[in-house]
Amino acid sequence: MSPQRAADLARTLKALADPARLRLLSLIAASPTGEACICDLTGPLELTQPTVSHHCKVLVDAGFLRRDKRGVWAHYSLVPGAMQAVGADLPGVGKLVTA
Amino acid sequence: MSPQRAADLARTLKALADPARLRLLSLIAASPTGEACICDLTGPLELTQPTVSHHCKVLVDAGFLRRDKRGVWAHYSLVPGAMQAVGADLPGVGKLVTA
DNA sequence: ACAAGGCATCGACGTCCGTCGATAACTCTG
DNA sequence: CAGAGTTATCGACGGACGTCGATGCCTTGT
Repeated sequence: MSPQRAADLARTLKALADPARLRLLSLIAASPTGEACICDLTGPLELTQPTVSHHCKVLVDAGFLRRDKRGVWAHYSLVPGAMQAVGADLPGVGKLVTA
Repeated sequence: MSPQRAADLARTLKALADPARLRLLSLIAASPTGEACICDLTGPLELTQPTVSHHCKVLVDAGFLRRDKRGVWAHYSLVPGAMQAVGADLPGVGKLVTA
């Protein structure tokens, strides 16, 4: 595995390696509409609005969330297959796919 | 996803979310014998011996590496299926397996 | 035009993490 | 037993990260 690819994968994993962000993704996934806005998440996560907004930005930058601003509200939804892609890449580190 | 499970998964992912540790796993996996000792890794990683030892300890504690001390040398080998297990768990966050 | 409310950004603080040099512990060799 | 070599641990330093309060932006409704 090249240092470049290791750095990229590490940055992606670092975006997921936080309890608040994992719960955030889970909450959005569990939503009936498949999306949620910031004000829907501050309660369950027990975090302030700036903190939740920050976490959402991290996940958007990492390619796990999609932001759709409609009027005043910002609707966040999962990027389909993003997490599956990471999960599929992980075993490659331990196998002889060291290209 | 329960806060407890989120915290556990986050701790596991945090162990992987580092370029040096990903390369370390890859180097061990690419070894012909399937194992490597500290002195084999300091060169390719361009890190000092204490740092490599520290990273190995983190990966052992997280369940990704196995340590086998034979005489003076400490042989590290991958725990079979450990990374595959994490990869299989990741999509569960984005699906309605919110149990 | 003004007020209200949701969100993003900013600055700051405390904590955790990666890295290193120095040192100790342990094992084999002579 | 003394010496050399490998690894683990310790202490310290710099940087990154999660969190918050305060503030500004922007849209909606009156």
